[in-house]
Amino acid sequence: MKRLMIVDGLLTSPLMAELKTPLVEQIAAGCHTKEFAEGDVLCHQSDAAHSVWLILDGWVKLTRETLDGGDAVWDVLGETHLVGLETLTPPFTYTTRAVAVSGVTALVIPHTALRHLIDSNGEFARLVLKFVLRQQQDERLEIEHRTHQTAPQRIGCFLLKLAGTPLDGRIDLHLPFDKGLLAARLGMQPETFSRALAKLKQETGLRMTGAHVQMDDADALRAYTCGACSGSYPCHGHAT
Amino acid sequence: MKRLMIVDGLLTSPLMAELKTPLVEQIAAGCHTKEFAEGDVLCHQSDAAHSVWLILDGWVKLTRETLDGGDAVWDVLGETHLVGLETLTPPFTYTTRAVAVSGVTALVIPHTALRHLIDSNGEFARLVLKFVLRQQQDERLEIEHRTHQTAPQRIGCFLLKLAGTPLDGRIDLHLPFDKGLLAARLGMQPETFSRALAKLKQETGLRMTGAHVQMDDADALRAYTCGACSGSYPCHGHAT
DNA sequence: TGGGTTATTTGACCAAAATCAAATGTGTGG
DNA sequence: CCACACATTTGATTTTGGTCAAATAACCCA
Repeated sequence: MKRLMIVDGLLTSPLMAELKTPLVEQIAAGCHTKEFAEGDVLCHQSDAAHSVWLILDGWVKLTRETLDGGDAVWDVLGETHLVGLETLTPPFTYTTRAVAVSGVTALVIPHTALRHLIDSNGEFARLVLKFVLRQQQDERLEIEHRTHQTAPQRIGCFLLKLAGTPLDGRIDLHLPFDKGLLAARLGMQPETFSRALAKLKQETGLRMTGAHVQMDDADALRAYTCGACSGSYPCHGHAT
Repeated sequence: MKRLMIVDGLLTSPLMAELKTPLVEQIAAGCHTKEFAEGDVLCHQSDAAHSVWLILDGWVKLTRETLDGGDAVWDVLGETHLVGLETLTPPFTYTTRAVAVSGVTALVIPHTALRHLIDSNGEFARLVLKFVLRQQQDERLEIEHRTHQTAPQRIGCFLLKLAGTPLDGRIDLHLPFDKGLLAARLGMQPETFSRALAKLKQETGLRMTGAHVQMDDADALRAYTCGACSGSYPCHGHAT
């Protein structure tokens, strides 16, 4: 039964969901779940990789230390996301430090298992490639956003991604981690975040009390947010 | 002989250089070189892929159209770089428009050839994966740079990358394309670029007349530029 | 060579975001 | 319930980069 739960866990990852069942079971055989408390460190920047994690619950921040002792936040990942995929290529070390920012349940996937699988199974390598290429597109779009979007727009963009694609135009959600971290994730100061949020409310009719976000017309948010995006997409794939 | 030249061309790509000789020859069999004049379009954003290009000479800009009719420049690639790798994954369309910004010689690699190779040859898929994972790290660092580096620092960072790792501390090079495009590539306005450059000169002793850049002490530039970077790297791999 | 078209620079000004400082909330452990 | 630590907001100010406009420099084509 435990084995079955692990298989189910694995399948929450879009990458793993593409694998054939026997392969998933093979990977599951080497995995175990692990709980992390807020503040626990999953891995340190530059360390040799021993695991890759699939987040089943909670949030993990990826940071790199800056010269002045601060942290640059590269990402904050939630459930269904993988931590440490970059270690599948030389030098097989973690690029960032990963720290739980809430209680976290994660599936620990042995690094060696993935390495071996990639080396021995072309189909797996192919699927990882497909997965990484897709991620790469999102990241390139994010580079563009960092320079072409204003702070309020970046916040709106984040909220749209978080909300997924609501069937009706309504959004009702809770911020999954604190505003300071979100500000860092979006590349701005907390003060700027606060003010940008005020502007976003005023411009789009979004409401927020504490961590509770409500919006009657998601399209208004999309229109405001994607106004600066480069064509084609509704940003990231925020469908209309 | 022509075949031989094409093989040599292919081998200039770090990705292709990792392949076994027969594989390179197999790819070469489907390739041909093509010349583009400045302004020629290699591919259009959203078009179904037919080719991937390896730049043998000249420079190609990758852009996406913005709503206001402008262009967001995603990258400007020179020799040894591949254009269109993103098309190896669904939806198999170009993410950007690619336009020659100088005379360009490129090796045209049929898209189908690469697709088939990935599907049929696990080792090739593995090497592409390795290649893309490495690129991904650079791009994540670039996201950080867009928010943590100032305009003069971004220019310095670009120059360091362009200079490679000079054995002595000297840099002497020519900008390979115009300043307006470089400004766009670095995510700033041409006016800002011009002023930022003036500041960079003043701060680091760099000299520039027209497109000619000279610097006696590359370390001074590194110190100034990477001052804001997140630890570990000398930025990108600007070795000391 | 001379006009016409682009680059690039410079100046004046504006807007966005960072910084510094202080006030207001919020939550937790006595 | 209070005191302390920390998160968030607000205000005042500075810095950085963007915008508009104009001058200057380069470049190209008769």
